[in-house]
Amino acid sequence: MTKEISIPKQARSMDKKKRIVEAGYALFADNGYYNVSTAEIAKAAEVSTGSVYRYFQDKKDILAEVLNEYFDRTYGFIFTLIDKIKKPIDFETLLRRMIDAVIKVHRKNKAIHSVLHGMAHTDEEIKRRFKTMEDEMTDRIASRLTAEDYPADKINEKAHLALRCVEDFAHEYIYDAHEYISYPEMKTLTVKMLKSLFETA
Amino acid sequence: MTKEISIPKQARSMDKKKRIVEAGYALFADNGYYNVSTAEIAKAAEVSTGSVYRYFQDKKDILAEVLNEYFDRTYGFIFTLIDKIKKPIDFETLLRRMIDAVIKVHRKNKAIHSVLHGMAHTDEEIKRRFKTMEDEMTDRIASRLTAEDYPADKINEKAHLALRCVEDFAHEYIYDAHEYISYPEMKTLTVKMLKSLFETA
Amino acid sequence: MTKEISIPKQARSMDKKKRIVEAGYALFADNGYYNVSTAEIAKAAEVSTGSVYRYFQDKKDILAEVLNEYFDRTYGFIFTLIDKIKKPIDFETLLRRMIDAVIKVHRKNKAIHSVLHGMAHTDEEIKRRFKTMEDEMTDRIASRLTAEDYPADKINEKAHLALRCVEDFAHEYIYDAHEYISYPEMKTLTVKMLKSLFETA
Amino acid sequence: MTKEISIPKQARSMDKKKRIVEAGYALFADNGYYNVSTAEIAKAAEVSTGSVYRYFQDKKDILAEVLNEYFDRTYGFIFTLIDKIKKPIDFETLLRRMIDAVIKVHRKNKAIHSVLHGMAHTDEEIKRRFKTMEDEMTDRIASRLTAEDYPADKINEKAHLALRCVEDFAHEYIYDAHEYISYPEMKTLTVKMLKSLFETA
DNA sequence: TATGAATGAGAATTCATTCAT
DNA sequence: CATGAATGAATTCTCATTCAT
Repeated sequence: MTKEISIPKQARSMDKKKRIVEAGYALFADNGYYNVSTAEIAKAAEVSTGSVYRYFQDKKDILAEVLNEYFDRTYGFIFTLIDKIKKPIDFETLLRRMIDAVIKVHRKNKAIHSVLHGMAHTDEEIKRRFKTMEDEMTDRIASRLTAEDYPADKINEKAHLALRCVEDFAHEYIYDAHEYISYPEMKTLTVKMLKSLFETA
Repeated sequence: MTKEISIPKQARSMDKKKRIVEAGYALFADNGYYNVSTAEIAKAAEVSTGSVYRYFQDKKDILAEVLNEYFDRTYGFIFTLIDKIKKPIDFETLLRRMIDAVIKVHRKNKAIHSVLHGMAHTDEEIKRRFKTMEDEMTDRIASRLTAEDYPADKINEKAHLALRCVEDFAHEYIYDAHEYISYPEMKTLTVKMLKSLFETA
Repeated sequence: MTKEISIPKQARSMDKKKRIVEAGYALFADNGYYNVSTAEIAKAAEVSTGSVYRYFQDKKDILAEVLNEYFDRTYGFIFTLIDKIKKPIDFETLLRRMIDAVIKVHRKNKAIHSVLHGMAHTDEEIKRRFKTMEDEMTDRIASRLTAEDYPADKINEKAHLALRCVEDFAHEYIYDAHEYISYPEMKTLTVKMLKSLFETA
Repeated sequence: MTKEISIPKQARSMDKKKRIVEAGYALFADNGYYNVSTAEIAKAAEVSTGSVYRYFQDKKDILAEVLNEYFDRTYGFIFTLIDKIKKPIDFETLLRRMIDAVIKVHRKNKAIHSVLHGMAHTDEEIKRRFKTMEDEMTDRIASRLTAEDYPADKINEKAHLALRCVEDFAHEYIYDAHEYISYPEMKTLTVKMLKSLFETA
């Protein structure tokens, strides 16, 4: 009784599955998960409703793929940056680059980010995947730093805190900018603050 | 023809409206907005489904009231703390108190916070209200500090950044604690970092 | 999360539930369970699809009620007849009356009988209910006979066998009459045969 | 424009059609007609869904072939037994052998029998085929008996009645055995009863 | 005002059948 | 002939909202 989900092998089919994910990505981004129907996704992807269920178990499964796509688009870039950390570590430059990188990827994926993070609050699977991703980033940063002779003391806490602050800054800048805040100034403050975390604490 | 929504004046009616909000609060907290029906809310509130629509325009309207309730329960406490700031300002103590306060209020309202924040991503009205609340907090902190002779330079940015870091720490501690992080250590790091923000920047 | 199924208390509502069962009875009888949609039932009952689900858990639940209705219409009559058995037992007359009674109730419920019996083959619940009903009939016949001093030896087997033969005859006569069979003759043979069962075996 | 259904002539094709029927037989037997999809049948038969529609007009058509297969497997054996009837006729032995034979073939085809009988109630074609088969059996028994000098009076009715009782006993024994019935006893009663039918009536 | 039965549009999902390759 | 991806009508079921009583 287990449903057969095709793993498309031909180019055209792959295209079709991709089109569904793409449509889901865009529609979920614009309207949220609950305000988009599978029929709408099918229509936007220019496939039949039946085809949606050939490639996906159910609607949630589309969201899962959208999440994968989001992670691919978003974190790949940041991982690359982390992996490039080399001693002597110039935290000022590193932190500014990180902030810029995070802003860049979020700018491109602004809308879906909101939706996915929102879903994470009621969907355990999505929550877990976000957490896992965060874990991996923290771990990579910590590993990279210690590999480059940065002291290992409280390294997880520091890496995690820095990551959070960087993401936070980027999120606010992209999604919730306040008019009474000067973001260049706040960026400078954030960098300074995190430098102090790494250099004196 | 806009619907007449009665603003209840009698105790019994007030009670009824309150009960609906209470029920919505609890149910949305446990299951999220989309997984709770108005019928369930009515039942939990021990009113008829019809009554729900006497006091609320629609389902979203219940959520709006739940949000109000959430803000009342949550931020009053923190505002009080902010208002008590007096010179000479001991940032170490102040920050630790703030973190503890935010943890305390969030701990009590853990579940609904997730849901409301999640909704904010697709609901403009909720997003705006969260933002306004954040603005007010930033403003109060900034005002209080300058009133107590703290230099006004970049005060909004500093206050906002600190607020974000404090909230962030509390959220993670309450909702997403990672096992490889020592939260007492991270708290100390956060405080140290923010002290540097206020005392040296 | 358990669905609320109203147990209608007012006359009008009772009427509505009844109308749905009635519609289900008729439609299932004509087309079988799988070839009737809940929408069709709703339409025939002149209620909305939503109303169907107010009174019934799901489609299967309608069938269960139809089954109840069928049992009520069908077996009540036969039970009455069984209960009237009094010594001295005139098997000839008793058997003829039983055959006539079974024919009578089946004639009225011809179509649905087929459908329900058909469903019994793939639906365990329905199968069980038919079996239980048969058990009860067998038991009543056996009890009645022994109460009237008929010897208890192999009484269950005899009662059951007789019941089966009587039902069989009625079913064939109503549903599958063959043109090369004279049913009056076959009835006589059946009665004679069963008399021999009770009187000599 | 009636669809061209190829009657397979090559071994490979024959094999393919046979495999589909085989798969249908097994799947229908296990799950009933409506709970099995053509895709499942195709998969079990290791053919493409397209191939199913080359050999069969539609899903119902597969069922028709399954019915043929069922009749072949089931009644051939019983026909052989009937054809062997020779005078002097020992009804005791004959009836016991018939019961055993019917039990034997039904035991092997237990599940599909239920499904097909169930379908007969809503599918006219299947109903007709079952009836025809019964007719043929009745006729064979009657012919054989008269050929062996058994009196022709009411012979169709007697043969038919006996057939029904034998089948009934076997069905109940195989499909619906009740715990309060001793089947050896009931078998003896059935035989005795039918002997009386043939020997005294 | 209160009630809760009724509504019906709309959602997710299935599957017999077709047809381009 | 074979394939299996594609189709989309049809199905079951839900739930925000209304309205007769």
